[in-house]
Amino acid sequence: MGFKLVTKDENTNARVGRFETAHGVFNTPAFMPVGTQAAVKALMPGTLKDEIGAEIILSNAYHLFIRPGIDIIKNGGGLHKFMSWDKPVLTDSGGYQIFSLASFQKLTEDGISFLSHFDGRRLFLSPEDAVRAQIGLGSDIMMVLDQCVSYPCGYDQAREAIELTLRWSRRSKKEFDSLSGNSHFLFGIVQGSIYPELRKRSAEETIEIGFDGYAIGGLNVGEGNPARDEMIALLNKVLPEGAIRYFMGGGEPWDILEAVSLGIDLFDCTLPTRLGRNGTAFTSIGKLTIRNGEFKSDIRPVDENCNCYTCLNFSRAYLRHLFNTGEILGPTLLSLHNLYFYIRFMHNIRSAIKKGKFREFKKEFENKYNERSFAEELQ
RNA sequence: GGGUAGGUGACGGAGUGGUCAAACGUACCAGACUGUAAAUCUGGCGGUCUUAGACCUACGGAGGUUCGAACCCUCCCCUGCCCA
Repeated sequence: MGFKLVTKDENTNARVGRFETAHGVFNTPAFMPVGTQAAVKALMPGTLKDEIGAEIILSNAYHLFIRPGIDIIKNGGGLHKFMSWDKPVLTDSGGYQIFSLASFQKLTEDGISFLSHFDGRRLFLSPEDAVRAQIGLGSDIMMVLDQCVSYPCGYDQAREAIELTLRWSRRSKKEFDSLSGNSHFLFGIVQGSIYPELRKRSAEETIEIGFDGYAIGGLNVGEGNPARDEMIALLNKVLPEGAIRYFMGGGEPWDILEAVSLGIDLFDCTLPTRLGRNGTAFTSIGKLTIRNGEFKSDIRPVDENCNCYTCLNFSRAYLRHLFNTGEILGPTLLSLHNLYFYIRFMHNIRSAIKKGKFREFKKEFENKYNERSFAEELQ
């Protein structure tokens, strides 16, 4: 049980690993789709022509806490049963929600007090509550409750945030150890905005507490790619080589490639589903906005090199029509396509690393994908 | 044939002497979205000029009144409804 390194790339810091949980193994580098999307089910291994699928998905304890409530899921047999997903699940604690719902919340040493965005109730979540909630859900991998600061953030504020996060992390770990058997995992989260010394200190003290994996939080909030990559590079030197490294919330395909080359193993991001819902598709040559008029009578699939259910069955013109008529099937089919794109992308990354060809794979992808206008490609 | 209501930009529909190139909605054309309060949000949408802005063409048609008309008057054309 837990993480094992399988291969390390010779030219970069990329690596292939496997993480074993009570609900099976997932291979890294991995992308975790968000589990509330029905389309995820269709991405289970074996349901697609080429036998690749999501091996782990992510859920959010904060949102499930508010609706439908932890007890409903717990009493109903746990999150896996609730979602009909028998493979690994990672749950986020809600640290990011504290950050993104900031106008409604009050942060104290004890925890976070906030108004439910759903019905306006005042609710309270402590680090211990967050752990108990995730244990109640039956999550395989749980995240500590952390404080994620926005960008830009002053040094002192960032320092206070890592200190609070560290205190909360110790409490989380203590609560976890007293409640959980050995079939669950708890990951710590490194904060520190874009300050190298804070990031380093946050990482070192988090490692000292001792977690089953380490996440990098608080990035992709507006700091820009160079600063982000600098933080990732720095942390991957500090974090133990044998532990899984999770880059929270990112990102675009090329960002994932960069992060993998710096040594990241695990990703999650709302982009494939959110963009899918809003009409943008990832393809092998770039992003495509399906609502645009150029696809009005385009009978080709979204991506001619894709084997997903959407691309095997439907045309751009039909998907555009679904979006333009407000039919929910459009967002569903496009989300499914985008998730498939990410899952296949990660699969290809793992293959490339194993073959010792990751650097070439990365270069080829960037040449093909970056700055490529879709309209040009049509000519 | 008589009466009546009306003809506004792609469509629906405000406006009823100057602040109107014309509200609002839809459609259309783009853009955004990164640990999901997001099937969402933003911008554009008569024409020409590179923008501020300027000019041109516009509210069924033709005349007229007025410093000024989508808005008032006259005639004509068209449409809905009612009565014969």
